[in-house]
Amino acid sequence: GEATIIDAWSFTEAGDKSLRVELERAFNLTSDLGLVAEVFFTKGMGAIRAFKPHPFSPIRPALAERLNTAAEIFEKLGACAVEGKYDGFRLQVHMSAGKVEIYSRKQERVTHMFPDVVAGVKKQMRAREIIFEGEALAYNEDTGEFLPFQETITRKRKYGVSKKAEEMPLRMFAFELLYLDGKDWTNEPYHARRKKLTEIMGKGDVVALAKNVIVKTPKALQKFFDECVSSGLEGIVAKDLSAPYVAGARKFAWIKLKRSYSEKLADTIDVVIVGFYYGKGKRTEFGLGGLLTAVKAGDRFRTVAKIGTGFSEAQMREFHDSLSKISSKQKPAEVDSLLTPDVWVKPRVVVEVKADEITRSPVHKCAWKDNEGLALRFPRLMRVRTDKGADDATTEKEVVELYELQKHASA
DNA sequence: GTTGTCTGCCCC
DNA sequence: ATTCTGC
DNA sequence: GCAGAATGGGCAGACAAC
Repeated sequence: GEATIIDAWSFTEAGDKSLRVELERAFNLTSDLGLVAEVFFTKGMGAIRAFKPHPFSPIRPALAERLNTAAEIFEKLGACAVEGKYDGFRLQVHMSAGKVEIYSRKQERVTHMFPDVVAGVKKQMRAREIIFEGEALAYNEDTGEFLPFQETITRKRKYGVSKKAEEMPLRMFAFELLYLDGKDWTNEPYHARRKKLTEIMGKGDVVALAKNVIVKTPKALQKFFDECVSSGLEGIVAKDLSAPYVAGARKFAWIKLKRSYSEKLADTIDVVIVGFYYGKGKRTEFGLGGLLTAVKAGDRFRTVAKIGTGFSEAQMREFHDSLSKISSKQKPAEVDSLLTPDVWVKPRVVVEVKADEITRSPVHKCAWKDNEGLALRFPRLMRVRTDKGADDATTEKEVVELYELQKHASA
């Protein structure tokens, strides 16, 4: 990928990879290999070192590492900043000379999808030139409640955007300042970036600052996390107060903690395997790439998720061997499924699965009604329940109850 | 015109 | 998105 | 630790089939 190309450029001048870090930084600040090449080969390393972001070249976003508990995060960062984690689109907003462009996490230009955000930015941000980031999501104006990601994502569209924006306005929660009026803020420490961002935020209905606090004890971190979760957020992102904004990298300067990482708050259910897929690439050699799983409804088994992650290579081999022995030429009569796995399996083997939440599904048959069922979001394998048989699996009714519980949890 | 199936430098 | 693995 | 490669649900859109 880009790394190889950048290494090659480094060799042309230095004879080794020594220039890689600085060249990479320039690339991460503009996402533009051509521009970096032009500057490097015409002006040299001096100009590369002086490189800074500029409006309308998207910066490759910084990403967060993850840990499982507030205590672990505090051990790593000590006193730190903590922000609420909102479940929507990550947007990078650029404004200059009265013009606004918006870029996605993958540096796609998505301005046309967010006319309401564009208007809000123009109205609210007290800056001539700015690059900042935040999370945009749908909210209910009357109750002030956040809408599920499934609602927010309907904004990702080409047609009927303004109608959608009227029906379902977005709110953007800003959390990072990267550039302001000619100055590169990515090298400034977090606390300075946040302070400046706070200063230039004007009043309005569209852009707001992301919930944020500075904690000095693990206990305070835990408390803020609990508050965020009970107010309907996904979790938190903790940030090193003195770290710069590291474009294009997943670093421990940012650490996320989600509701689902905790054993207590995660949705963990026991599902029955009803089929498997052969898999692609490296997984071909194990003979298994994923599982089709179901919950129990009386004497029927209704699909609720495919599982494609969480197993080791050895486990994939074991599944392939053991499941092949109970395979079925056709879909077993007691299984309800719209999906067809490569191999059907008699519903015998129970596995424990973790998920972030339960969503409405167009393809899974669990609790199917009016052309819609229920599915697991981000399903992953935890372990095989050798102690359980198909009769002991989680029931469809229990999944419905979890779904109802989760709907009211964020109220 | 309607319905079904598949895809996406896709969003998470 | 999550997770595992080779480096 | 990091980067890469497997995989998940599900949306709007594109296109084929009817």
